[in-house]
Amino acid sequence: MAVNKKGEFDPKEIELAELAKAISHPARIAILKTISERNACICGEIVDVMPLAQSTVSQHLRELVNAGLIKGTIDGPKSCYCINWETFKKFEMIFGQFFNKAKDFEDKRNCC
Amino acid sequence: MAVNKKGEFDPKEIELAELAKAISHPARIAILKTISERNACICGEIVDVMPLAQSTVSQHLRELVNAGLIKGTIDGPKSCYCINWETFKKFEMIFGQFFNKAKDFEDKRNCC
DNA sequence: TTGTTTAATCGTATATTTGCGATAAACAAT
DNA sequence: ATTGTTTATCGCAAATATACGATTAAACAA
Repeated sequence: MAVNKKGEFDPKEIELAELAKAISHPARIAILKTISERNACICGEIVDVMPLAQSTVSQHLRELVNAGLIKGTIDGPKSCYCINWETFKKFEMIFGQFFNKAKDFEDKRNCC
Repeated sequence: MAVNKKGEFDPKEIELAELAKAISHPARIAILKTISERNACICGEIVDVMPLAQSTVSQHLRELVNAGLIKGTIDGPKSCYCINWETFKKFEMIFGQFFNKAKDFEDKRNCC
């Protein structure tokens, strides 16, 4: 694209879009699933389960941290990650604000 | 990237990732919001509200159609779009399957 | 110290997305 | 028939994302 127009939109829309983007890759969903099933796990465990190189997994983990979907703590030479449920709640809330409210009008004048 | 590894993951994870990707851009969220507020609207109305060129809006609309989040019908020279609530329900369901169940373990052994 | 393990980061190649103008296609109105 | 309106698609440029190997840094053990 010539220029990035993302900044032209409403902050709430941008926030929702960024959360959605964080879970818009199957690798990141698999990572979130792995962490949530074990309720916490170190980076190495995730790498073992994933069909990706260590550096790639690390990159995906950083994106999830940046989006606020997971938290990480350094534990010796290892890194431990767990789900940040606060952000998941926020995601569901914003998602609902945008779409569930309008769902009430579901059976009104629809053209298609 | 050298190769695309997305196919290596679970079909459910891929499906969820694709739905998330469809709403991972503020323009597409703004489009969805506009359509859901009016409960249906023609392409031109969306273009007027959006800070993007007509061709770009059309492209975003196509992506939303491909993801199944909206439906479109041709009405003379105009095109009418409305929300496909079925897909939104499916989205919430799959999302819940992945993450809400695990939320029960929220207060168990967390390392961070 | 030296070596080992673990994970983040850097550099790079390639794929995908985003955005626009130009064009085409379908129809309405004159 | 010609003109105008509306929207989809094509072709291109630029920005981002994805993936990997190599390197680095940090913690710890021998």
